[in-house]
Amino acid sequence: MLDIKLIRENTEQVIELLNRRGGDFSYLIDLVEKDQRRRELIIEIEKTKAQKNETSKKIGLLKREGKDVSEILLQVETFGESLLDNEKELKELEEFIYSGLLNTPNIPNESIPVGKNEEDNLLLKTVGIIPAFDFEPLAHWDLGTKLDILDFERASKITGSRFTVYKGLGARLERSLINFMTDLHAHEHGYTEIIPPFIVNRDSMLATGQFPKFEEDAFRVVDERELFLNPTAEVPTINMHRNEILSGDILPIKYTAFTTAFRQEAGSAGRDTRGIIRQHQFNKVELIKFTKPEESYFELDEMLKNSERVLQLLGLPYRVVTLCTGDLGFSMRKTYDIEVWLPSYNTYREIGSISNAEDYQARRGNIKFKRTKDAKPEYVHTLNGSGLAVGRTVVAILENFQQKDGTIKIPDVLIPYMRTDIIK
RNA sequence: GGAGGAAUACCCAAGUCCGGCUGAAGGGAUCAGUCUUGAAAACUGACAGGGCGUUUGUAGCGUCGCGGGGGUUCGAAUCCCUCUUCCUCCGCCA
Repeated sequence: MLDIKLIRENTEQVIELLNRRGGDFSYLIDLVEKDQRRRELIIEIEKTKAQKNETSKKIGLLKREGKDVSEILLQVETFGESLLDNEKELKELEEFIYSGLLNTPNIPNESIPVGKNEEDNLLLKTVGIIPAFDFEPLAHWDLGTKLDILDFERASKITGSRFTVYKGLGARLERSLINFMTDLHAHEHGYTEIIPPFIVNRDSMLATGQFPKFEEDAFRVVDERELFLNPTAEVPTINMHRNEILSGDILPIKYTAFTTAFRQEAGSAGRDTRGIIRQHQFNKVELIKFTKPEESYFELDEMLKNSERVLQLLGLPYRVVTLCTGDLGFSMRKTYDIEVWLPSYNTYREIGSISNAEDYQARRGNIKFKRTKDAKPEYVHTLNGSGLAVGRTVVAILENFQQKDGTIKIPDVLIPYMRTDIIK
């Protein structure tokens, strides 16, 4: 959520920066005007309340002395009416402003490229060598089926489309990657392991920015409570500290969380229908940080390195791009995407995304810190990154490390987890 | 699933039946000071925070604040409704 004070004081500039995402954010002018009226009302209401409080106190004192209060009681009734009307108007204004703010995305960082879509993303670097096959490489869905490690047909019998059964060494590869990634971040990169709940409530979805705008992307649990399947570990893990004031000396907090993520993929009906690139359910190892404002961009770059390390150790070719304003996620000010080379697509595909939300989620979730015991609380900055998407890593390994005979060579770092150096 | 109990400031805890100088007793912890070569102990003092509004102001003032939300009342920690969480016992279950 953006700070209404910031919008109030820099209306033009905020609108201009937001417009870089595409769309028209001039409605913020109306929001600022409503905010003006809101503050006028607060002054009036609080004046009346102060009067009322004082009179009530007086009644208490007089009653204690056994004096007659009927006259003063009549007098106090007149406060009521104007208060009721004003409070009703104030509530409506506040709801309007709050809803407006909840539906307004984060301001893009001024340094990131202005652009319409992924074509305008800025290439930062390309790492590794694209494999040259002396045979016709197969797509992972063919490899998976031939090796009997991915079963799409049975998954659709069990549930429906966009689900997969992992079987045998396929299942083990998935599980090996989860452990390998988590071990790497926990032991070598200094993150604390987390396994959060995979079901979250509405407030959590609201704090990280999935709701209210992207409710259709979530799986809802049919229940009298309003609960949703976790769409990304960012949601439960950032929300661990919702409504908390953290002590400054424990920052930055670094978590690596394993979750299974569930997404409707509502807007992607016809896309990536084959294979496991785009599933309703997939596993992810995520990196989450809570930092002081002045440290967040340093920590963002560190996080990118931590994510890249996974691909480097696995020996997968990838590239890193800075997302342009048009491709930037709703809650984020700056995002790097890591894209891995996929032979079947003959291109790089997103395998991870590392973002700084600055204080946007912290403000929605009321997550603060104090520099010292007596200091005024300030909002933390929240960061999250993939460390990485496990399913897509499986795809990358199958496709990049396939051999002429249809077997898959296992990267050295995974052999201890896999207990084999080949899938055949 | 059934039957009970609880939620008060950093922690513990009184107040809630019978609404009014309770914007919240008391204790612990913490911080500052006295004493001491230094420390401990003892003693003295400070200790509700956070949001919002006003304001040049981390000053002052106002407002809200006793798990969350709503209501009754001139006035609510205290009465009513509702939700959440935790605890005890029974049942079921990995």
